[in-house]
Amino acid sequence: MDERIKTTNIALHPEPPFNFEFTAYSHGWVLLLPNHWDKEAKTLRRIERLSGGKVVLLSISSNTSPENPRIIIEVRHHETLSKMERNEIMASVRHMFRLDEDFQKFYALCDQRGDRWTKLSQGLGRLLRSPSLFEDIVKTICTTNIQWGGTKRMIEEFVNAYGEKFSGDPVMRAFPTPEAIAKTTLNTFSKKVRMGYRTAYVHLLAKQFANEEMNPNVFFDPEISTPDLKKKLLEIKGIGNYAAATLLMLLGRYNELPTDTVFREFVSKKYFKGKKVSDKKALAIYKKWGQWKYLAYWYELWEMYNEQQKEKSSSTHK
DNA sequence: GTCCAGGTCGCGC
DNA sequence: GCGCGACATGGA
Repeated sequence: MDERIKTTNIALHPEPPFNFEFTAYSHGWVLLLPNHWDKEAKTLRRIERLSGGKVVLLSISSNTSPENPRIIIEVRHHETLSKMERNEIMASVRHMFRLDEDFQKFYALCDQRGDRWTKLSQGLGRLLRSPSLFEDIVKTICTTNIQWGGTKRMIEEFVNAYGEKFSGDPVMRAFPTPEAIAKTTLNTFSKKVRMGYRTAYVHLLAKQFANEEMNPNVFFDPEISTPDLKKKLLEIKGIGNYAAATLLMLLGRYNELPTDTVFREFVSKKYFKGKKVSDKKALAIYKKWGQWKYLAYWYELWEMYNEQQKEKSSSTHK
C-alpha cells in the first residue's frame, strides 16, 4: 500500500431507529458502480470525487447498535483533508443514508396497521441514494426499458470510461462528473459507453448540469409541491412516468408509484391471483398509504422477494 | 432468429 | 388528451 495515503475516520450519529445494513441494501443501487458492497465486512465502499477535485476512497460501515447507532466513514486520501472536505463527505453520506429524513409518521402508520408492518418501525424504509442528483438521474434513466443486467453493464461502462481513479486503488473509480461527459462529443460518448438510445439523454443531462441550466437545489427545495416537482422531473429528456416516480422516491417523496412491468406483475400476483389488472386498480391498493405509498409497496415487494429466495434455497437443499 | 426488458418520445388524430 | 411506432442493445 502506498505510504502517502492517509486515513481519517469520521463518525455519524443517526437518530434511531436506524438499520445500516437494511438501508445500504435497500434496493439495487448498492450493486451499481461506483458502489461496492463488501458482504463479509458489511461495508459500502466507493470512490468519491469532492467538489474541489480531491479523489478519496470511502469505506462506510456501522457499529450496528440499535440503541446508539453509528455510521463510521473511513476516508483514504492524499494530503490533509480540509475541514470543508470533511464536511462535504459527511454531508454526502448523510444524504445517501437519508439521516435528515423523518420517518416517524410512516412508522406510526405501520404500527397502527399492526402485524408484519410493525417490523418496519425497527428502522426499515430508508432507501439508499447517491450523493448527487446527477448520479441518481443517470442511473434511473439506465433502468428504463432494459433488464437489471443491462443497467449494471451500462453504469459499469459509464463509470469505467469517465470516472476518476483514486491513485491508491488500481480499479475503482468515482462516478463521472457532468463536466467530464459534457466536454466529450455525443459521438465519442456513444462509442465509449453502449447505452443505446439513452446515450443522447445522458449526454444532454450532463450538459445541462455542467452549464447550470439544471440546478439540483431546486429539486431538493422542501417548499416545492410534489406535483410541481413531478412536472419538473418530466421535463428531463428520458424521464417519463415510471422514472419520475422513482426519482420522487429518491428525493424523499413517496406518494407516487412506478407503474412499470415489475409493479404490474407484483400487484397482479399478490392481490389478483396472477390475473392482469389495470393500472388504476393496481394503484388503488396503495391509496390508503397516502404520502407513504412507495415505501409500503417497496416493503411488500421486498417481502415477496425474500419468500422466493427462501423457497429456492429450501428446494435446492433437499 | 425472435422477442422484449423496472419506458419514453414525437407524431398524428 | 390519447394511441402507436420507433428507439439501441443484449440477454432470454
